[in-house]
Amino acid sequence: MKISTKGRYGLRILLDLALHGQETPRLMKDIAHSQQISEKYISRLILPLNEAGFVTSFRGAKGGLKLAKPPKEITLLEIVEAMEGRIAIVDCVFDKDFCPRSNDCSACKIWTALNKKIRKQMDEITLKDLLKSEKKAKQPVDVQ
Amino acid sequence: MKISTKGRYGLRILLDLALHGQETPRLMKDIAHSQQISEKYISRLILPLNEAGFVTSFRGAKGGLKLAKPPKEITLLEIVEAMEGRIAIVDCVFDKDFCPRSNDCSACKIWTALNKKIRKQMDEITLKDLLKSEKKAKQPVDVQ
DNA sequence: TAAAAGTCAACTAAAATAGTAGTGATTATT
DNA sequence: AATAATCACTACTATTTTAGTTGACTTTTA
Repeated sequence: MKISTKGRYGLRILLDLALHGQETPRLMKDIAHSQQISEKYISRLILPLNEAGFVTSFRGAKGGLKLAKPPKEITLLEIVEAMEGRIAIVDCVFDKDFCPRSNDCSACKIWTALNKKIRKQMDEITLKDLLKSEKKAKQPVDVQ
Repeated sequence: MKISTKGRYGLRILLDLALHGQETPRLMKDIAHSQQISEKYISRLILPLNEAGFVTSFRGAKGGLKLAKPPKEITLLEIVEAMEGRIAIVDCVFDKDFCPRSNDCSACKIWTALNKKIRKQMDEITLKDLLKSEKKAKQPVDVQ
């Protein structure tokens, strides 16, 4: 029951963009430094974030990355699933052929119900929530 | 984000015991057959279930295994954690030394909150719930 | 005394995860 | 047109985790 580093990095990259990439595009290089991930690896992690429509990228000189949506429209579920694929705590949840019992298996029913709840809760947390807690930490006297 | 086979098998073994090991003790051999797991492997999986106090074992002739508690007192969380260790969707949730940022990291806060919710939901599901859905499937005209 | 579980380490195979390396494509600037 | 800046994509490798087997031995009890 672990979120992979891909999922975790995905979240941190988007958070980084939300904090620094609003006006001018943010360089992968800078994200890499600030998040302590190699530039190469970052460039691979960006791919799925791009496909999922979370970031817009600009090539060439003065290029870089920007968040493509407002943070409140990006949920934790979407981020993790973009990075790791659909969350299924056991395979029978979505692949009924995974196990011959799955049609009439009370265990599978329980796993399915639990999976649904977990995904729901992850869908209720957005990048905005992280941003809020981030701002609270950095600027305690913020007036908003 | 997967429950390992250990966790899944643990649940199935206890469910098997709840269904068949109430009067006379149930043989590991029989669990193994009915759950299609090798006898040897079963005997290793039983160990943590024993330690956690879910099963009572009787050695020698006419020995076997019985559930040590009423099903409603065994939760999904306890079972999975007995088999896989404490659930931590990312390591920083319980090990603050895992990452130097963890003290002041909004991501870690989010993961911690989510982890708490997941554990809570798993703690609200008991073996009894599985038993119910099992009985419903097998004896549709059950009067209880 | 045979039938059962307990112990416990060593080992192997397979799969998933994490990360590197190299090369290609695009674009602003000069 | 040249060039430097920048992201895009594919192939590969290393590491770790998971899953399961083997085996040798002990203990308990009807």
